[in-house]
Amino acid sequence: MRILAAWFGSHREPMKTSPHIQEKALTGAKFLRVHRVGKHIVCDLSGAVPEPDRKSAESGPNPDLQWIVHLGMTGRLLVTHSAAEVVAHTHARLTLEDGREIRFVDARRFGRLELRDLRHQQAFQGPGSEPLTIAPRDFHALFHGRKTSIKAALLNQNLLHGVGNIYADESLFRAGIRPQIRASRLTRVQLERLRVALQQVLAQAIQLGGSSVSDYVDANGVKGFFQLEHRVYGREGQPCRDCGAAIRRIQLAGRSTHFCPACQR
DNA sequence: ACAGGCTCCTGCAGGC
DNA sequence: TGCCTGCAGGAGCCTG
Repeated sequence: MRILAAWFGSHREPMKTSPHIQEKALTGAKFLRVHRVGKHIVCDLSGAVPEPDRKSAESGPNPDLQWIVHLGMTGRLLVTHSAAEVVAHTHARLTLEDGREIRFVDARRFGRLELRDLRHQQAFQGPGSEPLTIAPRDFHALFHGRKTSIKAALLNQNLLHGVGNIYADESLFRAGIRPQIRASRLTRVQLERLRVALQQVLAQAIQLGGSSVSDYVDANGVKGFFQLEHRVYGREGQPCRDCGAAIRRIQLAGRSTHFCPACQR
């Protein structure tokens, strides 16, 4: 699918690459593949101008561009008809050859748009490890000697990418671990429980379409349902579903943190 | 090197 | 009814 035109409305944030460069590079480029790296959506593209030294077409076109979208808190990547009403906070529009448009909408501007030219830059990998596939040994090694709280460590994208505030709280609850505990003090058994819990939480959240806490919707405008599975997040004062104790909320690592004082030790 | 705090931004909820 | 304040969060930046 080819991009006929690219329009970037905002000329400051939320751009990581200048809007002018993105408009120019994306116009005429062709989508090859869209995949996920942590919290980033990575679009592999072949550029508009063929490179003389590009490998022959035998093995299919190789991507030479990547458009990387981070949704932040409130960012949305929508697929619409090009005639559809342009809602407020639309920062980018890509017009496709079939008459549809890909639109990036982000009220709070916490999202980020970046373009990589793979002829000069490395493909986007993300800084941390992928929590869904990380091996036990590698997972344990991440927290070895780390003096910060396990909650803060889970949120550190340089260690694990893709773990946000909700999923950190939910996986710590399922593993029975208190968020304030120093990461380095966790035993191997606890860390393994945490790794398994984190993978279960993330897999279930992905399956249910994410957590629609306020106005989150996916590319088709569909809400997620993982919020119905929350055991601690957003449940301050309510009884724990396992033991009945009141869920507590504290500030940790600058984020609201929810836990059950009885189940998590 | 690492840890923690501040900042960005806007919609929404709650209080007066 | 309407205004004002505070809160939510990811990640980059700054400070200790």
